[in-house]
Amino acid sequence: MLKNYCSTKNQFKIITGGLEIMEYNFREIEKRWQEWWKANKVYKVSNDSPKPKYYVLDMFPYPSGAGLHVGHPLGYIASDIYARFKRLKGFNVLHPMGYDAFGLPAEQYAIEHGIHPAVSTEANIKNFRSQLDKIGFCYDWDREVNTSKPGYYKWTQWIFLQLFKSFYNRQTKKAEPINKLLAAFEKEGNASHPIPNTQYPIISFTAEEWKKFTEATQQDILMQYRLAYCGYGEVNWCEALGTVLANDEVVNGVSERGGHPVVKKKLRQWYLRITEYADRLLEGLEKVDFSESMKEMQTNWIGKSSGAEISFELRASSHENKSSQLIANSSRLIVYTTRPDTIFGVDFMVIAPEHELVKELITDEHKAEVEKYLEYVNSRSERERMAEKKITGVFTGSYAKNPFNGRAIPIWISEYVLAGYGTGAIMAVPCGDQRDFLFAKHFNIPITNIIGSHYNGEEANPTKDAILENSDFINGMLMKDAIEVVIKKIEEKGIGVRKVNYKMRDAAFSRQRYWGEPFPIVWKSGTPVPLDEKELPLQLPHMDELKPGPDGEGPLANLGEWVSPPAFGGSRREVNTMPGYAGSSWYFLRYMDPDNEKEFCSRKASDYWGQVDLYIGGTEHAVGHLLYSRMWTKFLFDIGLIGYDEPYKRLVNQGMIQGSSRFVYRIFFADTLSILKGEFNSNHNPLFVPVNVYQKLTEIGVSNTKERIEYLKKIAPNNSVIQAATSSLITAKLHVDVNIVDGVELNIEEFRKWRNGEYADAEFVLEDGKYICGVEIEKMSKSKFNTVNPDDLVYKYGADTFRMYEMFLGPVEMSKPWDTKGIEGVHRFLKKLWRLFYDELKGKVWNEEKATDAELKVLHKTIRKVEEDTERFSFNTGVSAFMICVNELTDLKCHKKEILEPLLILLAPYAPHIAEELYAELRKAPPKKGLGEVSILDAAFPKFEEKYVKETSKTYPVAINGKTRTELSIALDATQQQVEEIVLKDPTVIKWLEGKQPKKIIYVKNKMINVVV
RNA sequence: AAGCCUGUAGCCCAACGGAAGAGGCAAUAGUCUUAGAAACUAUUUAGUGUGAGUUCAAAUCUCACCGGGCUUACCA
Repeated sequence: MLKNYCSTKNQFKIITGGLEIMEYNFREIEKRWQEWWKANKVYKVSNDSPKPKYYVLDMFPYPSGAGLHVGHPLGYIASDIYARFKRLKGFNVLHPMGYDAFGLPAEQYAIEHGIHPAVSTEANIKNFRSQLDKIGFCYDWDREVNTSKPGYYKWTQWIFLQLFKSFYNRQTKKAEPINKLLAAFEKEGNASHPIPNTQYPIISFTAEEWKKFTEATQQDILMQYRLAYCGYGEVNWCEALGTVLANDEVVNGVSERGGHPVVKKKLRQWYLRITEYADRLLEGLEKVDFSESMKEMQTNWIGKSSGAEISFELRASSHENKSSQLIANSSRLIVYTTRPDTIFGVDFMVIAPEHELVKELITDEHKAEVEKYLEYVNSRSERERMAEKKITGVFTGSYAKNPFNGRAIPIWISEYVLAGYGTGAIMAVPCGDQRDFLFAKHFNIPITNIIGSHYNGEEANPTKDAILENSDFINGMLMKDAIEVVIKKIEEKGIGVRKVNYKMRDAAFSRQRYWGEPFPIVWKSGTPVPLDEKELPLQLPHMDELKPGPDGEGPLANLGEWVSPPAFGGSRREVNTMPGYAGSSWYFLRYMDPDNEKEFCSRKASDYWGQVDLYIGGTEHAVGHLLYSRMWTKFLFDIGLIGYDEPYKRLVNQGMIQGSSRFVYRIFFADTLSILKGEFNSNHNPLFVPVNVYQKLTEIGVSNTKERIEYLKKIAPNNSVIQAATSSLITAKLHVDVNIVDGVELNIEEFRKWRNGEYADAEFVLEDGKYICGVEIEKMSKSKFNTVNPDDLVYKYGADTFRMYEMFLGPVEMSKPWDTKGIEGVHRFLKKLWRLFYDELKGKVWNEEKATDAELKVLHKTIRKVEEDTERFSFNTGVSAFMICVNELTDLKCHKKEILEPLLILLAPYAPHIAEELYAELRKAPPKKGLGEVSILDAAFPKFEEKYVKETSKTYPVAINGKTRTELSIALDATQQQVEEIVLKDPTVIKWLEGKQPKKIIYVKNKMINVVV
């Protein structure tokens, strides 16, 4: 006996004898088809196909313990629809899914829950997978990747080694083997390959010098060139997480994950020399189809600027003749500026507190003051510096000499100049730069005006369009033009060079953590030696306890045996692990050839699948993941392992689904102090007022306690607690679980049970017997009790309804709030569709009659609309096109297979289960009997035919001077002249013309007619 | 503070130079039901945030302002 599957009660009629279910029983249908798809491996994709290829990729998830909420699958559904659509259109579609399982959050989660990351990750993946499966995605799970599996990270380690063994040849603008560099050094020193690290003590060397260097020095120099290198640097150190973080993992001076404080610290770290790729990462943006905002974010992150580095002589006094001795002959102050044209407006210099010349520049009389200032700066965390912007600084006592007019320029120290950017020193031009201006005003430094009336003395003006004044040899020149002139002059005089600068830093590539790829590196007397590639993967050893190692090292340092086995003779393994973005930088390639044990991905596979045609994911990866994976792709291209240097041809960012939070408003009759102290002991049950009462109370104002209480007494005459109230009143706004609110009406019974009965004794002030909650749109989050679980919705309405409703909410790229209420409408649509095939009482109603013109017109209108909308990612309007179609077919009482079958194929990408079911029924081949060849997945997408929708005439709106006055039915192929004749004969038009001659008659075919008088 | 996106019936959204409404939710009425729910049928609702401009014609293009979102925030 069949049970009632549907939550909406007695729905099913059972035809006795055939045991045929006449109502839309989505739960049974979806389960059956999902099993059938799985058993028949219908989503398995071959690398060998005569069809054209298409690659649709989702950003693979980090499997968090919290599970999915309705916001997560949005992008997956969109890509799934598109992948299915492309398959119907005859493409061999690669649409895989996997897990970004390594990384800090996984480890943090594991530690907090006392479970080993391998175990918790495994469990989270399992949960994740079961949630995904319910939605009916067409992933080829045989290609699943998991970044934490040795079979996968073997190749992450392998690519790292290739990076380690390569350098960026600036002449050929691509990565090349480090051996080539070595050969060049032996032949000609580093004349053709300047050291990328300009801070390095050795700048240039000849072949002879190179040969005389010790092995260690040679290795150290090579390290300055490697694309994956180890060096000391200022890193973002997060004490709470016990690790360094990449720049994009630090937000506002705290860690992106967890919000822990981050400080700058000098540590030995691995880096990726991504800065060498800065220009190509910028240029590549022109060849890809990303949104403008995405390109802009990446461009800003790379932060390319051009200008000059100018070197200034230093003096310990402002007087040219007297004590004009150079501070130290070799020391010069080098500043970076994008505006060399303002060189005569430089009124002071500012260097960062961390600048290496600070000690040299302090004169005796300023020593005490400077030291006090440095101490103050040190006491301030990164966070404080960012949060409160105070103008602070101190004069060093020293001066720089303007190379053009010899003017002595005082050198200051201030924290507004960052050590990490440019040279850590600036030339300050207060008339042109607002920060410099404020600094000058604050410390009473006289301001030189070089831009005449463009400067008003009130604020700086950063214009480039002023005519220069007080500027020696560039007087009278337009600023824009002077930039080039000054750079040339500087280079001529040998006091500076043209310079391009980037905000982007080399990417910190090591983490003092356990849950990541171990580095295939062994340290032998201070030199890192790569493991033989045959030894890969270097497996991550098991650890029971994940405590940080000594000296800020990661947990692996605690494993003595592993770090330095006896056979190593004192050498130690690298104990850092790679960051989360290592594995995700190349995963799109592994899907193409997931089981390859000899290569990360065969050239044959990567040539066949090529670039990802469509990549879908959130904006949050704009600068992290996307830049790193673009760099890795360029690198793999450079060394000839793949045939393209951009991974993603087209990128679509799905918008965020926001939560719609619900609030209840509690009131207390007590004073704030006693509540804060915890002394308050309610002598009555928790009391709640509805949203408009709360709003009214807010309107009255917190201070008007008397009025507020009087108001309450008036609206709740029967509430004894309120009537007895005398003391002060406090209101509290509390999030309430959206799942126990129907629209805005609180389900009081559920509320009393909520949170283990915390509000079991709650009392309410009701309006018409209802408690109305407040509503606010916020980020969807567990802590706000506004998350909605897809599992519940799939259970209640089915996967097809859920998929379509997610799409129906609005454009994929837009952020929008979730509102479960509307899902009923989509569900009704599917039921209505079902009724085109089956009648509740009569059973099968579809037939094989010949379709009428009107029916064919409805079908072909829909084909055109759905095809267009799907192609341009307008899924919301696509869903609505289906609704219109079904409404119209219902009105026409059309139950014809000739119409319904193509309609099902159109619908299959959106609602695959119901489409399969009905398609199988039309084909008389129920899947229960295992007739796999009738699957709708490989049906041919219906062909739109113009002839069915073609009209011969149209009723045109006729406007006089833009205002519609009448309508005229005119043949579609009418010429301008014919139209003019018809229009001018029309009585309404004649009336409105009032005898005047029309100036012009505008006739837009198939649109409208406008008569201009 | 800047850049990008966005603002259409009570709500979510269509229309993207050519008659503002396709669709859904909600609301109201009816059919069916012992009743409720569900289902079905029908009906109602805006002149496009504000102000200017371009055009024969503007929700659509331009500019300014106001509100919402996202991103980056001392980058010399």
